[in-house]
Amino acid sequence: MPRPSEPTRERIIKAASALFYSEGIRRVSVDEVAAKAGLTKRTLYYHFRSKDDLVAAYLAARDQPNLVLFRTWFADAEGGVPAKVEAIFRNLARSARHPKWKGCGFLRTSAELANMPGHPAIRIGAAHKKKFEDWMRATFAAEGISDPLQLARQVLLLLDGSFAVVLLHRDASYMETAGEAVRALIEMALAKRRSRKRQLPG
Amino acid sequence: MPRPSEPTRERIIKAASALFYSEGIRRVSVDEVAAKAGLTKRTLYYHFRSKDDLVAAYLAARDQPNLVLFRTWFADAEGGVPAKVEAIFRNLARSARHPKWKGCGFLRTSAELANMPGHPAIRIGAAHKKKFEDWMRATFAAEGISDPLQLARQVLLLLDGSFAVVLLHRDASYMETAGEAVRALIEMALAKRRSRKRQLPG
DNA sequence: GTATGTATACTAACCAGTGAATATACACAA
DNA sequence: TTGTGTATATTCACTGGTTAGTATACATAC
Repeated sequence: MPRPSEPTRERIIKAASALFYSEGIRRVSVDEVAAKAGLTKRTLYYHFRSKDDLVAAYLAARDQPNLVLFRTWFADAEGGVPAKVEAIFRNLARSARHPKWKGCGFLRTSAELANMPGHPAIRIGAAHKKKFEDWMRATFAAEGISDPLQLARQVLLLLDGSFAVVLLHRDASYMETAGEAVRALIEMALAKRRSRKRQLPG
Repeated sequence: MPRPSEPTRERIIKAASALFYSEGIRRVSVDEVAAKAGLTKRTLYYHFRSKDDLVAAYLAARDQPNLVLFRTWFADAEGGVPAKVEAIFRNLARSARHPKWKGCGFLRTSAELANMPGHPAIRIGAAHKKKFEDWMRATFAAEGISDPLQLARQVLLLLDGSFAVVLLHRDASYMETAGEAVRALIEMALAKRRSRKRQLPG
């Protein structure tokens, strides 16, 4: 029954997402994913070459939605860039207080597959984080900050640090603490920019 | 042969450490650990109740040595507290450039066992990070910084963020970037302290 | 009547944990 | 000095369950 082929594949990815994120990659069997998707393992293997393929698809499906969420939180926040970036961390803290929250799927996968550096899933995770970094870099560059890449990387470091620490301690307040560090660093960079501008003629 | 019992147990933990850190918890079987330790699985189960027990012992054995290493890097660095804390990150970057480096064993275990929040290994990891945080807090308190706990947590966030990001991108320079953020945050806190002091009489 | 898609049933390997037996060291009695 | 019991330490062989991936056949749509 050649149903457009999209629904089935999407259904598998959705089931895989829920299980892989909640339980971890190695703990979830392909049979479990198939069962959750309401079909047999053999059908799953018709749509995906291997489990590694499925893992990569799971992360690829999370790439854009995650970034869109961050952009929305940023756009909807009031205030300047420091407050808007800090708002990302406050919203993240709210998410992290949900009982089903289990950290960042990209980072957890990279930790689980640390012994396979070239794994497709790790490359997808790395690309995802680079997109976030580049968005921040462009945002800071537009503000005239002198080293926007360095500042963007520091935001990323505090973001991923939040994921790791909150997952370990199950204490979402660390995310607000990270948000305050981020705001301080951005405000410092903005102040440097202003003082430099003041020294220019005119 | 009741050899003091210490060497065998230590040998098992050493073998487990090497394998769990390098390959991950779930990927390594108890048989592999026993083989690496030069004994049978049944002997291993004489010294440890379960694999979970062994995992906990693996992390417990890493607790003090890791902290001692950080303290040594801090103590051996020249300059004030900002430079000394930054030195931890520079030394960490050097370690991370070693090909066998695979991130932070505590964080990777917490990521792998994220679906078992009460697991002994996770509690050991959380306690380890708390010890680091408390050391930093005490250090900052001795410098008269007004909110030493907040600053200590921000250092921890940048430390663990470094582990996560460098593991994903395999680019140790992020650790130096984190070190610069840490130095800036500490210097800012010290400056606030000084300016407050200056306002005091005398 | 051929592409696409799905299911049943299977393989071959792996894995955490156990039952039963054995070997060694050492304390203590003869 | 020699015999013996006991706690410690180790091995072999096994179980019951799980897992990624496949061979083969069948169904549906166009």
